[in-house]
Amino acid sequence: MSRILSAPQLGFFKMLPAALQHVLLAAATPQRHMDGETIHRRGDTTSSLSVIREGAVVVSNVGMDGRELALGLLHAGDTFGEFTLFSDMPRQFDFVASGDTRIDVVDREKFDVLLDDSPALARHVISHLASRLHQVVELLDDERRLPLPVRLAKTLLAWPADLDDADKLRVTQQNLANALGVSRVALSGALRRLTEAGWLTRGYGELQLHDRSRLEAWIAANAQLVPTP
Amino acid sequence: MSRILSAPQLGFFKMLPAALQHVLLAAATPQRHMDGETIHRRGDTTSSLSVIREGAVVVSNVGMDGRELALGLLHAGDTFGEFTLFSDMPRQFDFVASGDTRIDVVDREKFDVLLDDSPALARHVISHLASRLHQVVELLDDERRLPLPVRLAKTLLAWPADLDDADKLRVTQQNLANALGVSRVALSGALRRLTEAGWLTRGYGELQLHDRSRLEAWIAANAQLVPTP
DNA sequence: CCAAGAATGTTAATTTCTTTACATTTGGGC
DNA sequence: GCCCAAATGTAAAGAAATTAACATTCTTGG
Repeated sequence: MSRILSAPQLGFFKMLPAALQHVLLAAATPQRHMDGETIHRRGDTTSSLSVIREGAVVVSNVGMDGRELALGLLHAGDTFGEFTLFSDMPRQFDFVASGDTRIDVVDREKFDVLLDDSPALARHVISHLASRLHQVVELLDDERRLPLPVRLAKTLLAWPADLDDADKLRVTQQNLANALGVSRVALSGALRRLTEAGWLTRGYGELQLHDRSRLEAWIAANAQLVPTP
Repeated sequence: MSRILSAPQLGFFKMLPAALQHVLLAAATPQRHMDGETIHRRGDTTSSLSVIREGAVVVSNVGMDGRELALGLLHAGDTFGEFTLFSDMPRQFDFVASGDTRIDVVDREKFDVLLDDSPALARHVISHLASRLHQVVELLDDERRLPLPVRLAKTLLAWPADLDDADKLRVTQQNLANALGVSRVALSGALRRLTEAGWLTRGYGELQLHDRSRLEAWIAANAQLVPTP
């Protein structure tokens, strides 16, 4: 999704000072993956950071019951796996190449060396982790207290937009439903309500937002008092 | 709650090497708070790490609608606020003293100095943040895919136990309901089901677990396939 | 152009949780 | 010991989501 995993404004690599970017890439090993190839599987205990150079990576979480949750799509410049570098936890998601993909991979040992040499990198890692943590805790909070249409609106505002139209979102309802952890029926209903309220127009595989800033205000107004007593 | 905020096994301060503990405390300023006094309020932008020396701190999240969520209780040796040191995000919870409480407070500037001087501290911070992040992402995942009784069982196993009996949990159903983000009625029902299944005995303000290891196995068996198809 | 797959729209039955309400049990303070 | 607040047990109505099913619309590959 994206709300969890790909937060463009928080991209680990993009936010690095150029000098550190170069240092990091110098320690990396390039890899290629064909369309549909699994790069990491949930439960893997490998530790490595990957920077996407070309192509895209689908992030998903397929339970043993076959249902897919928390889907996301990462693009060139995005990174994944950074969390495995710092703790011995297994990978939490499946990462699958979408299209032919080139990534640069930094393994744990190499990264550790860099970390020892560069306090600035350590600082960066810390603030990145802290931001992400803050974000996920907020998300968890939202999940518990906000009604679905509001959560949906928040997700839409955070969704990566089309290149030529900032308010056109290329996403299927099924993907959105996965991202929010609800059924497609529930999502469809919430989308209908937002449409009837005039916030967006539904298309085939895309959504057109009408007024981002007013929608933000609407969310803020609805994010506090749950009903209107 | 504790699933979010107080993870005893991951305590930031407790896990620090003794030498670093002393360095940290040397930089700290002691504070006293009376019972019921608010130490930090949600939305505060102050940055500081606090180590509890004596007493306890209630962590809560009171929405403007008055409902209280994600409640937790921290004890001596626990820390809070560590996340505010590393990002400019506001505090996410309310912290209120429970009983007369003494805490040692390290503000951001002092901590930054320590961080520059000690790569080991930076390492520790990074792995603490990464673990916590991993934990919260798992929690979010659980929240979406696991039925309430299973989530409840997981929460119970992670709950801090009584001092003299590792399987006696001192917690009210209301607190558990807050921790899981459900109503007390729903929680009561889930507890009844676990009781009928023989996993625990309900008491007044306490719960007695019967067999931790078998319960863990039961959770693992139920955490994958949601129904039985 | 048109067939097939993909995506959306919608309905109905069911389940789960919430809200509200009230009764009962427990334990501590006076 | 008794009273009262706190905690638990439970019931009923309603809201919201799920599952399952089916119809319709859109896109695209041949």
